[in-house]
Amino acid sequence: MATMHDVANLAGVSLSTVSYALTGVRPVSEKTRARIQAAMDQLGYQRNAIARSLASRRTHILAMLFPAIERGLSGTALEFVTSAAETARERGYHLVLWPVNDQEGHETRELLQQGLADGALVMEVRLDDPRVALLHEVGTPFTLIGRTEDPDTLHYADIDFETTVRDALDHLTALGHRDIALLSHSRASLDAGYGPTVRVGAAFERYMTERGLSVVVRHCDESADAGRIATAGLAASHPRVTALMTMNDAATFGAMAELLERGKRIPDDMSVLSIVSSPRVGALSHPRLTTMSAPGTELGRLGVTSLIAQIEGTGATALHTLIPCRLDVQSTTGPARLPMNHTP
Amino acid sequence: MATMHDVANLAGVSLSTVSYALTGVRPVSEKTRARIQAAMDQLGYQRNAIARSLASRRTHILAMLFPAIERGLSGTALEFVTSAAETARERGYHLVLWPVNDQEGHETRELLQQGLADGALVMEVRLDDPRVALLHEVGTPFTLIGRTEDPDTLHYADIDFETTVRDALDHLTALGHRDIALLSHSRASLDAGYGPTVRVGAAFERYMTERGLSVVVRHCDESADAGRIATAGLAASHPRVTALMTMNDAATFGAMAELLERGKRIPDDMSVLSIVSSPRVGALSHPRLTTMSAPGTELGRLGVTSLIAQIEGTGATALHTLIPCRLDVQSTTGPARLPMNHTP
DNA sequence: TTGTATGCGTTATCAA
DNA sequence: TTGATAACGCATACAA
Repeated sequence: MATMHDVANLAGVSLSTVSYALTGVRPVSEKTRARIQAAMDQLGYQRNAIARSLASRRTHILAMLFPAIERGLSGTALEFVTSAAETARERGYHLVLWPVNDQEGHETRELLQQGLADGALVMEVRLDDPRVALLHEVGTPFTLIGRTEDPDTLHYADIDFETTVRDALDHLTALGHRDIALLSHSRASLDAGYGPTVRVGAAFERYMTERGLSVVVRHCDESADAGRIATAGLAASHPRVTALMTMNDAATFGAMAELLERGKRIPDDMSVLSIVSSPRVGALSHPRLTTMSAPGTELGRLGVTSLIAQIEGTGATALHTLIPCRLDVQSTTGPARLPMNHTP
Repeated sequence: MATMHDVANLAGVSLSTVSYALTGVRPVSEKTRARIQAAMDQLGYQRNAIARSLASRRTHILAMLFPAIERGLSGTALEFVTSAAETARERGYHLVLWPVNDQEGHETRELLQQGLADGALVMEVRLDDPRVALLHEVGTPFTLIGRTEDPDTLHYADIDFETTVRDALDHLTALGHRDIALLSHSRASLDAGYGPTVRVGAAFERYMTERGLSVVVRHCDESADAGRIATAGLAASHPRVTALMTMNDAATFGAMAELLERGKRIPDDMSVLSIVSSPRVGALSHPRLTTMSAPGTELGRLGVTSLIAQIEGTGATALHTLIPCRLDVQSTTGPARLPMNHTP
């Protein structure tokens, strides 16, 4: 590969002039700029990214920290990753994947201290995530995808779970539903302080209470079977429930299967609304699932934008961004059955 | 951050001795090695990745080339990416994502020539993929995830579609099915030379013909609706079909919905076997889908291993790897209905 | 077994 | 407007 040295020789200028023509931090006359451009074209010159990084102390590499999560990353995670990588590309950055989940953060610290990345995107954030302290200590700029318990001083992009739940309940109550149950992620995820589980649970409780409605919540693992079992339990303990708000794709499909098997019609006997999901998943079900789709693409874009803003010191971007899920009404939500229907 | 210089000073040795202690390419006495180690511990020293790359002319960075595909990457793509990133990590490499799909390869070439990556993993390979020539020209080692038409001289890891189709047909014919239809990806993907579509189609035709069975193939877009329409058409044109072999998750769910709506029982009236899928997707359906799962995790691991072997010149690894999908029998495949059942 | 010195390909400082 | 030249932090050939 041709180097800057070669370009300088061919163009008959000094090496530094070539550099300045490239970076633009110093004026270069139109004439010499043209000569340099011609030399670069002729040689097919490309700046060496590594040498550039070493000299400028900026790698233009962003690291994505994601704990290799046991339940596997969700479908929207792929959208998120793709979107983040694309945004980085457009802005002249590279996205590297760091699938580390060391409890003590040893490996994460080592990676950070090698100076490969200019900043980090933190995924699967828990309410008391220890990586925040680590990143502060190492001095690496970062943006959370998610939020800790008290994230006021941090940069983050997250789903607006409060608005999402409110919109979901608005949709259901407008259809006449008053007995609504929440089918959520596992209890383990709740105990671990997993943001979505905690925040959706809290918002559900708050909004239902505000409307004078009773709060019914079921946690279950990410599997269709777990969803079936939870639904069966719900049918026994709360027979008056007419709508299910779910946040657990696999369990949602299991729940619908169980309902159908019990002779329930969807949505006539039971409405199902799946939040933090996606129309693509919704399209797999029959009848087609009404969903509220996670803004994976937007979060990827915003997270990278926020991170680059920190790195480059352009403080124009908002520190905090919250985006609600978008409602996509399909065929699993409908008017609540009339009260006379469920008297014996 | 502490540099090697600092470590050398603190340990009272020369800079190069520290370097050799780290790389191990030159013997270092136990005594000085211990002193160096102590100094490194005290300073919390980490080698600077960029400086190392510049001096050694090896970045330990692998690039993953994936065209931002219109239909979106499949669910197993996420498994693949995660697995590749993890394998890279374990081996001391980093995986960067390059979501580029420029027809002429200009952007890809620029990226490659910047010298950021030691090698490339090529995804979404088409039969006549132009990136192969590009990579050869630039001189970047690469491994295909997929295969071109004539990949004998190339390194690749791919799904063994031939074996997959054979195993699928073995399963179905063992159940007595003889009228089997293939529901595949879109015709557009076939025309574009998309490997899975082409190879599965060819294998299906070959094996069915070998068994003296008629070849029925339907292509449809990646949507449940498209699957429904295709299934409806199939019911009209080929009413004797008793088994559907599908390779198109969304369409498969649509097909099953259509069948149920037409009063068909699964698997009593129609068996459904979804290949190049995953048990996780299969678990979403009711009844639970019999699948053949794509070896995403294995391909990610093998692809990275093969690439690193090329980069490091350890030719021990196989040039070519083909892994068939694994059959996971669930509830949508069963004995073919008896012939007497479909006489009027 | 260890030390010295050069180079990797840029950026950026200091002069002119 | 341009040219030397010193970092950047490490790997490695050459000496000792």
